[in-house]
Amino acid sequence: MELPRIISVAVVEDDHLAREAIAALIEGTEGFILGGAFDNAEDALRGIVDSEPDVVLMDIQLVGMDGIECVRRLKEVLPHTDFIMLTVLDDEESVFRSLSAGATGYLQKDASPEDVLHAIKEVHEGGSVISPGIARLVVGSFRPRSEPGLTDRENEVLARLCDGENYRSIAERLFISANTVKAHIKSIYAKLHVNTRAEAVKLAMRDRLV
Amino acid sequence: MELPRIISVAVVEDDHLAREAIAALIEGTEGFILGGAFDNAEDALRGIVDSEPDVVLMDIQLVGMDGIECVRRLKEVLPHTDFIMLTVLDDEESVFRSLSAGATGYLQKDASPEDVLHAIKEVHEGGSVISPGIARLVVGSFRPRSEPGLTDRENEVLARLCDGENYRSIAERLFISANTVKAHIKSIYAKLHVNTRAEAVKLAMRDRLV
DNA sequence: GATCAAATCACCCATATGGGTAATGGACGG
DNA sequence: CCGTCCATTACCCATATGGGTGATTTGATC
Repeated sequence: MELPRIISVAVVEDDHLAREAIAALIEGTEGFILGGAFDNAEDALRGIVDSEPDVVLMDIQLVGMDGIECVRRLKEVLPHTDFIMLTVLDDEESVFRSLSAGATGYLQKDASPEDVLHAIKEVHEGGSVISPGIARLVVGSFRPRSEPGLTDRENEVLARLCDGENYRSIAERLFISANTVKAHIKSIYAKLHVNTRAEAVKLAMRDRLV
Repeated sequence: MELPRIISVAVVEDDHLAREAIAALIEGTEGFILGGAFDNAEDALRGIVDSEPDVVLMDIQLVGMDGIECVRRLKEVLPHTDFIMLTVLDDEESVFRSLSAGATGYLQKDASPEDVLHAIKEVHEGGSVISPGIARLVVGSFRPRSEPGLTDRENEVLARLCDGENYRSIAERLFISANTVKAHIKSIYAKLHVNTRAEAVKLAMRDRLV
């Protein structure tokens, strides 16, 4: 079924010991080959574009350009290369910026060598691996925020609002008068503490009310 | 450090064999106790509210109410209970609806018994476990969509638009005339293929343009 | 039976918005 | 040097929007 292909892995890590440890792990494991090891983002940008590894293990905290920006730039040039962040950082900011930049994996530094090798394999096979603690942040971002207590009817109207429909259009769709739609919208604005459509839509999207 | 606590696990699964297999796995493993096994969502709603297990393994495809809706309702009553979807479904719809409903884990049915036990532990310790293929969908949702080619100035205006500011307010903030703001907005609408603020904000939020 | 929230509808009014058209100057590349 | 894109500004006009106020009906709750 699966051809056992050799996976080329590059490492970007400013800590000498950590970098050497990972490099040794890659080189010492069958099925993996080291496709470069860098201690800063600038060198990595040049080297990785040339060597085109299958997977890149990237630290975030680097001197100069950080690992997230490095991923963002490399991903533009090498869209088929997979990036796994390997970092001590576990704040929302770092996690979401990394994923936005194009990382497909996110491992905390306490991951075992086996975890790292397993993550590389999974990512290379089209999957994604995220440390449990980090994954909790990610799935948490899908939960609706506070319920603003909109009624069913108001939610219907809000949904139509997000589609850019005007009073008349919403009225026709819900078989009520435009004045009623207006009344619902006024009520929605009061509950969401906004006073324009744009703000209402922004909140609805951010808090996944629709 | 860690007190080895017994984890109570409930199972909701309509397939008899699968349910019994999981129940046997839970009962036969030290550190776990079976907190209920149900073959439909309606019985599960009643039983799980009473037994208050630590973790619930939930199938999605059930006769009657589906597992996602079941999670949504249970999570409201039992916010501290963790839910892991255990399903063959791997479409975006199922995944995102599940996470929105309050699932903290999502395993595909081909997960090994060890995977399941490991996921239960991780989730119970405050983490989250998602099968690699599913996780790829999730992280993919954080990537910016296509760049609509907005100019820098247009992006500035779009950002202000998302904050619900009007022509005058944006004009003052950017030190330009309201007419110019209007011109930028017209250009933004053309590029995004929309013709109202609401739609523009919706797109900007959905595609993370801001 | 009284109370209350939700849904429905109406009217007035000032302002905001979207669409159309046109023009100017600067920057940049061919 | 010319074409093009961008940022800038202006004006007209029909319609949409937001805010204020008030009213009726219905179903649920007490």
